[in-house]
Amino acid sequence: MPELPEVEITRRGIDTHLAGRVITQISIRNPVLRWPVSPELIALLPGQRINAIARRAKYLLFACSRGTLIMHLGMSGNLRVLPESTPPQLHDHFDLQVDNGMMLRFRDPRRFGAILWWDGDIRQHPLLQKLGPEPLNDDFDGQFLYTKTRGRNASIKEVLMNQHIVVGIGNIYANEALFHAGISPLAAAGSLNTMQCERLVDAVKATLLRAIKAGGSSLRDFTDCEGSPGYFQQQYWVYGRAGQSCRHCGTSVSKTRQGQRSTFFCAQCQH
DNA sequence: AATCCCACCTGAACGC
DNA sequence: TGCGTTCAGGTGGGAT
Repeated sequence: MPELPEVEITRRGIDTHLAGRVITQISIRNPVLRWPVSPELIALLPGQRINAIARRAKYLLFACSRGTLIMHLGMSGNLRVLPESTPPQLHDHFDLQVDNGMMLRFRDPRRFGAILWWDGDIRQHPLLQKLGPEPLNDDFDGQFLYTKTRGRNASIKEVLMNQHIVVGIGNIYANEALFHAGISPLAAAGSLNTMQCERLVDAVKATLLRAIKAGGSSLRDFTDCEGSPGYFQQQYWVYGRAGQSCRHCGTSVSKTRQGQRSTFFCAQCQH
């Protein structure tokens, strides 16, 4: 579920329920996530107000009275706002109750996610300080990508997914954006010219914005106990479509592997 | 500094 | 029915 659009949709969904609320109780059922969830949160968080919920890259940042609660959804995490009486199910590892009878519930079968506390300047956090720009911000433009890719032999797809260069783009949207830009995922990043960088940046922004819009429109009530981690529906052009015909030219969509991730592309439309 | 590749973990889909 | 294999939306960290 979670690349930038899904994290942003999650942020918006929970923000209405949680922003301005005071934390009343914390439950940690399984602290073994990517890093151990500190048991100190149980004493530390109650009484603190959630002033705002922000997003940086794929991290959700709960700005609290005395610091920031950082959450990452990993590969399989999701967050829902539920009545505090809702019984936990398998893989419901963490609850954060607030003062309106609701709670934020963190579910993550694979436990690649993270829940961390940071009481300093959030920009100085080790996980955040080296991140690249937000892809939807103006500082991520063709010139930026052109400069960053000079001398790089790594493929453009791997560079797009490198969070130290630009954040938020995962495997699905890297594949999709490269298709829309007509650029081969296998191309060396340093081989792209200025115009290709411009096109790719435009494609990244358009793809992410479209996904947010689609996710937003299909997203239901976050308080719904039924809410499975699949509200987000999207028509993919290449992702997951190996062997099927390209929606643009009809050529069979190719599949290969780059850096242990599946890559999908149309060899006819992308060069 | 860039690149490669492993590790972490569960569950679903598939082949035999 | 069961068992083994492969794959899945991420990313830090160690080795080269």
